[in-house]
Amino acid sequence: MITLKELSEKCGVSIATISNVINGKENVSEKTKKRVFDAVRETGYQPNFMASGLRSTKTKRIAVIAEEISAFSSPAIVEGIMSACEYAGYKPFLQNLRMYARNIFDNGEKFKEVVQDGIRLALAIKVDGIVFVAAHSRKVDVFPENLEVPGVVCYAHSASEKYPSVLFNDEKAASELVRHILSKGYKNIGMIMGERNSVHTERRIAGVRTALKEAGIELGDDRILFGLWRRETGFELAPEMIAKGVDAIFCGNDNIAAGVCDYLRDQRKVPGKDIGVCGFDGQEFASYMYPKLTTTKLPLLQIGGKAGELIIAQIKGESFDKKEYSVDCTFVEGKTI
Amino acid sequence: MITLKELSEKCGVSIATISNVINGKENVSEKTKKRVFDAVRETGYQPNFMASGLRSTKTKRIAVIAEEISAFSSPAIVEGIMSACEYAGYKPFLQNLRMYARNIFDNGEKFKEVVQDGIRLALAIKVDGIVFVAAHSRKVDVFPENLEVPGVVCYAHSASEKYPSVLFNDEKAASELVRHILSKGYKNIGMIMGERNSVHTERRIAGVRTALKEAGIELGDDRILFGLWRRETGFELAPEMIAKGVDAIFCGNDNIAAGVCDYLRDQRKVPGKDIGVCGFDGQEFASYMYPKLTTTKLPLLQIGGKAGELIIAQIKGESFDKKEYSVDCTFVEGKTI
DNA sequence: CTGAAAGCGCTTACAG
DNA sequence: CTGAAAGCGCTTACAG
Repeated sequence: MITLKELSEKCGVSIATISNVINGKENVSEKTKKRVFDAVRETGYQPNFMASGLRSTKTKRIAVIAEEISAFSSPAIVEGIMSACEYAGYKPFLQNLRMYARNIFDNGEKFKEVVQDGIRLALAIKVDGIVFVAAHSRKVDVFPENLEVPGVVCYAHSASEKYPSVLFNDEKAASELVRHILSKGYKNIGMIMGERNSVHTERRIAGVRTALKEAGIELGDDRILFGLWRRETGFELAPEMIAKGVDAIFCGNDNIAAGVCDYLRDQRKVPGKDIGVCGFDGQEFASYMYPKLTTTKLPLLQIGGKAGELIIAQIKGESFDKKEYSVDCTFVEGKTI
Repeated sequence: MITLKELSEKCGVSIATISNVINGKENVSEKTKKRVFDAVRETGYQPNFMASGLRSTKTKRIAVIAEEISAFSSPAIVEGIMSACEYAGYKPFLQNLRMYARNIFDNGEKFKEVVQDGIRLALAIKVDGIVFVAAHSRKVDVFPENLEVPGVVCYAHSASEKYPSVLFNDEKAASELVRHILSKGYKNIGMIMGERNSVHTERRIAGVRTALKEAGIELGDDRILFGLWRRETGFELAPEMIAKGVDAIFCGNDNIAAGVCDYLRDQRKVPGKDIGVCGFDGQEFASYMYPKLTTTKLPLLQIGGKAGELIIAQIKGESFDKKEYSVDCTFVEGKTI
């Protein structure tokens, strides 16, 4: 790689002036400018990033740290962030913490260590800001209080006041789904959810109850079953729920809904005819199910986009006005309810 | 951030020696080592990456440049690469070229420019090697002949002899599928493929023909229909194919197969009963279809893993023995054929 | 408008 | 075994 010094010899302009030209400083004659640009073009000169990074501060680079890029929600969020960054002239770099593969979600110590390493590395390549993308919602404490650049948390609640979070509105989406269910004439609703002590579980149940209450219906605790956020949970808990005499099952996510449909099929029953089923998340596969699953689509692109805007605004010195930003989901009408 | 100099003052050891200790050089007394490590721990000293990068060459960092992280194949390939890198003690950084969002797949000039930018940036943050992850197979010319670090191409054919490619074996997988189809008693096979001038199309047809020939069956050109790699293509071309009197449809990918199933359902026919259908790719949604789709699963993790091994071997000075590495797909038995 | 010089925080021979 | 010194390729006051 050719250096400033060589370029200087080539075009007979001092390295200081060349540096000024390249960095768009004022007070350089058109003539020298031209000489420099010609030489740059001719030689294909590229500034050494390490050297300039050692001296200057802002790099127009943003780090995106994803807990797990294989999580269904992550690619779209990342895409949203990157799109916003690029629009603003920032270059995003992605790190994948690979929490699933390393199996460290539930390990507090290791988790902290891995996250810290990621942040350290991001700081090492000199970024102007860091966006953290969680793989599932919960309260996360990822950024140290004295982080030297702005930080934003996506898809989880930031533990610290210093770093805002961007999430979606579980409660509202759940209410909307229930209103649709009721409008179809279903009256006797049960829920099959993922883990009990999850923010999502809690909020979605609250949303369901709100909408039911509007219609004068009370949802008893016995009408809510808990398992994992998986297809198998739907399959395994469906018989128990059906035995309660429900006519529609609100599932905690699309995977659980698919499991419920699996069970219904095994029983020679058709989802949406014999019993109503809805999911949550709006994953790609939901539209490939037969019948097509009724669900609600997470605003992943928008979450990423908002996070990108937030980080850039902060880099530019603006402050954020809310601690948590919440984006709405979109109802997806299928044939299962 | 605390610097070497401050650390030096703190523990009374010269910066040169501290540097040696931190970088694990021999010939340092245990006593000084301890003093240095204690001071490092106490102060939380972190070497300035820019400064060290400016001086040394190897960084144990690898760039992964993905054409499009939203492509269904990319996350798993990237995961495979990262896993291999981490195993070997290398830290991967991911760039997303966002070809879809920017709509530059078919734009030769812009494509080249964007790829070049990506490589430049990777070189700028000083990586020891670059892995390129294509979003779909074709011949790609991404690395310049004089790239200063090793390069590997995933999921596409590298145009240059200098950079090996890692792909999967379309032909073999297609033959395997056809042997399964024949074993189920189907005799009259038709194909609905994606774009005609695609490497995948060509190879899969070749694989189908090979297996059919083994059974003494000739596949006429009129039994192959072309469209796009999309669900709509399956839906739109299914009637034409069925009119030819086939009893099984080999689809170019899972999306097309889903479209064919959509059509059959509309006609009150059941895939796997009234007519056989198989896909290709083994996407997640295939297992959510009803009936479950028979297909073949792309070895994405393995492709990434192999690419990771290849890049690391080259960094360590070893050379590769093949220009193209091909990994086998895995047959996925469903209920549609 | 232009350039000589200091300095960013490290690593790397090299002298002792 | 330890440290003084040069130098990596830039940027940034500052003098002219």
